[in-house]
Amino acid sequence: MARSDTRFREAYNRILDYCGALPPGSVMPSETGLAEIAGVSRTIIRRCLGRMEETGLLAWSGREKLLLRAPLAEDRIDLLRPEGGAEDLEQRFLDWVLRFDVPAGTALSVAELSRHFDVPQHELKEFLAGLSRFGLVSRRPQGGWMLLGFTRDFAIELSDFRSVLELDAVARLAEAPVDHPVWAELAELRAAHLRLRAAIETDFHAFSKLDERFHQALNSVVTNRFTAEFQKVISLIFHYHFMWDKTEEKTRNAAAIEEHLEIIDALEARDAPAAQAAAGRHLRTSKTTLLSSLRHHELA
Amino acid sequence: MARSDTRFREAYNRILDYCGALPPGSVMPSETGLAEIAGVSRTIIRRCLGRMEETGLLAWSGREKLLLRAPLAEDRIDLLRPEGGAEDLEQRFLDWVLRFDVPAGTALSVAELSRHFDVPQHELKEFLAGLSRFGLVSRRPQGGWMLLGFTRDFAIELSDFRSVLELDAVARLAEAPVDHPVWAELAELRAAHLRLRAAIETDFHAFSKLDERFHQALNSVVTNRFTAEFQKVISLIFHYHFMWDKTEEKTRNAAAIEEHLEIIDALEARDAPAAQAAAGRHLRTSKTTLLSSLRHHELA
DNA sequence: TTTATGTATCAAATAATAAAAAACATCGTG
DNA sequence: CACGATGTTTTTTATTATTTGATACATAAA
Repeated sequence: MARSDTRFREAYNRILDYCGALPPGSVMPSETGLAEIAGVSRTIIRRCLGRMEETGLLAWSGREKLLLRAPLAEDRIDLLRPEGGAEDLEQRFLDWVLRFDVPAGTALSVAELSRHFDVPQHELKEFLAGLSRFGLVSRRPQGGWMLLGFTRDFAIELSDFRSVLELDAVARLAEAPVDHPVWAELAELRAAHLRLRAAIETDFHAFSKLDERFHQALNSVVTNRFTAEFQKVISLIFHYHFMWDKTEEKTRNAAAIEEHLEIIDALEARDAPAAQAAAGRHLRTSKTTLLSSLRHHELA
Repeated sequence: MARSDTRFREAYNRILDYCGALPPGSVMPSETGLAEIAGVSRTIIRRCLGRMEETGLLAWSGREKLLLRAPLAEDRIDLLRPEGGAEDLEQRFLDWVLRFDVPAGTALSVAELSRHFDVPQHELKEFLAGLSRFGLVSRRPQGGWMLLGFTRDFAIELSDFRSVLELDAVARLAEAPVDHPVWAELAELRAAHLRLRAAIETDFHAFSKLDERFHQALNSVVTNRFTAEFQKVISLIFHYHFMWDKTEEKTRNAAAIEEHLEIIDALEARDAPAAQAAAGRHLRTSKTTLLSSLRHHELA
């Protein structure tokens, strides 16, 4: 009927672990000290000590805290929820949207999503509030939320925004110092691209992963929290769409490999204008591909 | 003990308004029709009709709905909360952070903020969740939230991000069609800058508003939801800092006017490279100013 | 057969509440 | 008597429960 005591349970086990490393009969640290060890407040520590006393693990009176015996496995409390996958909610949500092609304008029910993703409602609300900053969802006048993307406009704006960010990344990369780890990664990427080009007839499916790695490498020179936040969303959306769009996949991937190689060539030659031009061409191709994959979806 | 019935109250008054325009004795539209008129669900409409019947405004039985008399001012229900200013929470929150120079790492208490801004707690939680996407706040391990910005790193990254966006805007502007409204706005802005330059000795305070207008004009050619979302935050932060940093204000503003004029000159000449260069210079100045204003704050 | 109303179900907003954190007061000991 | 520890109280947070509102379904009138 109120908040869960997960925090207490976890702390209790952590304190038991700590006691396990202590010889029986030793005096325990102060409440404040234990609080620091377990990373929780004194309130929780006192509850832990209380329970340890009940269990006969501890003789406790005032500031006399004597550990009576080493804690056993049975002494631990088990955590109710086996660590809900509330972590990668973003990944799972976008996956759901793209995989099932949830149309723009769909009403999103927090209750339903909460059940589907096995995440408490209030966490979902916070998550949606965050997404609304990216223009992916918005509040409905009659309450609740609705999905805004994935319209054609959204795809265009996303592509444009991506271009802006990535062209900047390329510009910076061209001026990165020689000892920057990105150069080693680029060399490896070149080799990987050449290998895939040779085996394109059979392995063209492998390109998607390579593409993601390539773009991640380009952006690795930009250490900017705003850019980073967007890249997560951008890369997810682009890659899911490319994965699902099977039209001309082999030709498309072969062409993209050439474009990537052109970018790598220009970068390694430290020819910034050429790199910009090559990256611009590649980003325009990507945009076209994204838009056409949307069109196919709409027709289906 | 649960959600408020504000929605009902507002709808009831709206329905009364609608009835006021109707001659007494007339039959009222269907429930669904009324629902559409009031922008609300049938559930609420039925509650409204029920109340109107009790008040003697309406004879209601099945689908016979006869308006008995014209509604009076006394018939209206008054809304409890006199329209809380929950709208521009973003503005007010950033204002508070910058005005009181809330240091990075400060714990933000939802309860306290809720009282201070007179906004329900859950709205604040959603708001903070949104801000966390911008890296301005984050969750604390022991629960609750903390303010991350305004560190030096944050300022640098924000400035860089702003530069990327705005240089792109300038590039697009240089290629905007002649009939785009931005050209008229730029002409006006040039005149305003010249006027202010002539009166700089006395009116230098007026620059802040002009600066905001200028940057808004530049970005007006980019219609992109992602850019737009950021511009709100960016412009707020920059302008508050400039407003509070009084060191060398006159000299600073005079220099900025020249930089603005250079940009306008290049744009009107459709000289894209020159515009880029001028904008780059100006953005670098802005960044320096922002950073030095932080330093002054830190010393104080 | 269509359109309106009656009814039931489900979701959203928000107050209420247990758990946890933080603040405060008091005590014990070197 | 000062410092650090514990005892106690106050606040705050996470989470549930409850009421209002939205929506889907069933039924009846035109």
